Amino acid sequence: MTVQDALDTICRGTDEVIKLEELETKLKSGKKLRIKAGFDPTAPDIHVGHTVLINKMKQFQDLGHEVIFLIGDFTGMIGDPTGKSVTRKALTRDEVLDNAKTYQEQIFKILDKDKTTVEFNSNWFKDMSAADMIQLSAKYNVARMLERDDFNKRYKSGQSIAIHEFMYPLVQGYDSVALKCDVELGGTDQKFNLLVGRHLQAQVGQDPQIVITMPLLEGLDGINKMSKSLGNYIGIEDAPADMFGKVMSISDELMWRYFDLLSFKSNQDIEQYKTDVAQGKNPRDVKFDLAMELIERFHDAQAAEDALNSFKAQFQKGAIPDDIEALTLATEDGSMGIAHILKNAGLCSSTSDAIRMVKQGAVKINGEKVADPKSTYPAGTVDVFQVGKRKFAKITLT
RNA sequence: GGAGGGAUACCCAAGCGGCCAACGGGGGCAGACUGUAAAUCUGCUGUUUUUAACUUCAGAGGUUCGAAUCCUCUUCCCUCCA
Repeated sequence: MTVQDALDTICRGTDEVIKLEELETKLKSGKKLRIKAGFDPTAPDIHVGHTVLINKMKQFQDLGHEVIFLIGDFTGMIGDPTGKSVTRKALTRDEVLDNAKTYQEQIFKILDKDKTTVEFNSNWFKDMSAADMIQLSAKYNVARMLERDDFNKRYKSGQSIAIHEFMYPLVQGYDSVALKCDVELGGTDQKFNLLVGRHLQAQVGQDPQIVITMPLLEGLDGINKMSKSLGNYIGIEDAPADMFGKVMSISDELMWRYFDLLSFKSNQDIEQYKTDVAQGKNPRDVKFDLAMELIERFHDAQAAEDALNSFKAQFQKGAIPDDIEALTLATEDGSMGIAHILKNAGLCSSTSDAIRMVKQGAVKINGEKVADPKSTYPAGTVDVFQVGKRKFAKITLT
């Protein structure tokens, strides 16, 4: 692979590379580069949006460089200044280690465990003296610190900025010094902090790191950032069928974005897909491949195959899926109305909702549409109840 | 400390004594068309024993035959003055 190929791979999907020329020089040197990405030990439950960064690490790893997964257990105690969440619950040592462990289990679905270095920044900060810390803070000044966008806004609008918040970028920057990083990866929101690392490294005579920022991935709606609270995410622990469905539900436009940021297919392969679609290939089939790739990564090839087949059966042929939840409901007087069945089975949120669904023609029993919201079913009934295209339950009445 | 404005369903936002379970928009859900895409059209979007009843409009009281709408107090937010 040529240096140019490596550059193309590295730059794919990035928001910014500072500076590209320096990166090229480093790559040309043939040296094994040290790549760092830092993670907060607070949120071990990750979705594919979080993996954008990890994917970039993986690409570096595949190019033969050394990847350092840095757990910010010390920084976590400071809390990244956001202005809003002033107080963050301090984690105990055990919680941090616990979260770190979960984190690793998840990231090693992407990264090669044997080629990944895991570090904790408390390693070099726990023994630092107050004097050392003040020395560190002497290496940066307030005017530059206030250039950071959120500090700037808060300062101008008269909102409080605590002194310790200034320490966060310095501490994070010092990690790069301690690790002698060649490259640091982060989200676009981390740009300032990453640049502080460059500055500090230059101060101590190190070759400043290349800063690569990755965009935040859009969620399934294609508009908002992927986040758990908005419910527009693909969790890496999602069941294969869910992952498949979620990928299929994204728009064609968004699909290319997901390819750039989530797929490990080569740039050439992706170009080929685009050409094929331009020439009339159904984008749906390209989306199939994306869904399969993700399921293979987070589950396995067999699961991906199964998910594809059951998707085709369920949505293209209208078949009832095989692995639906089975449950038993007890009737009070030998029979139960449709609305209660749906509510009790959790297929609808309330009986009112259930009645509405029936009226709208969304309810089916064994594939047959139910028209009457008052219809009742006797004990002994064993049928597959369905609401909409996606919700199923095999219900036994007793 | 003083003056004023505001708090309505998931979000924005109308309503300012009865026609209000509450206009409109967004989002969401469902149906049609499809490729679980986009666009478009339609319906729904408090609960229940569902042609009707019940509980909602920051909270607590009050006025009234009747209150989201008027009055009092409380809590929270915003603007201006000190």
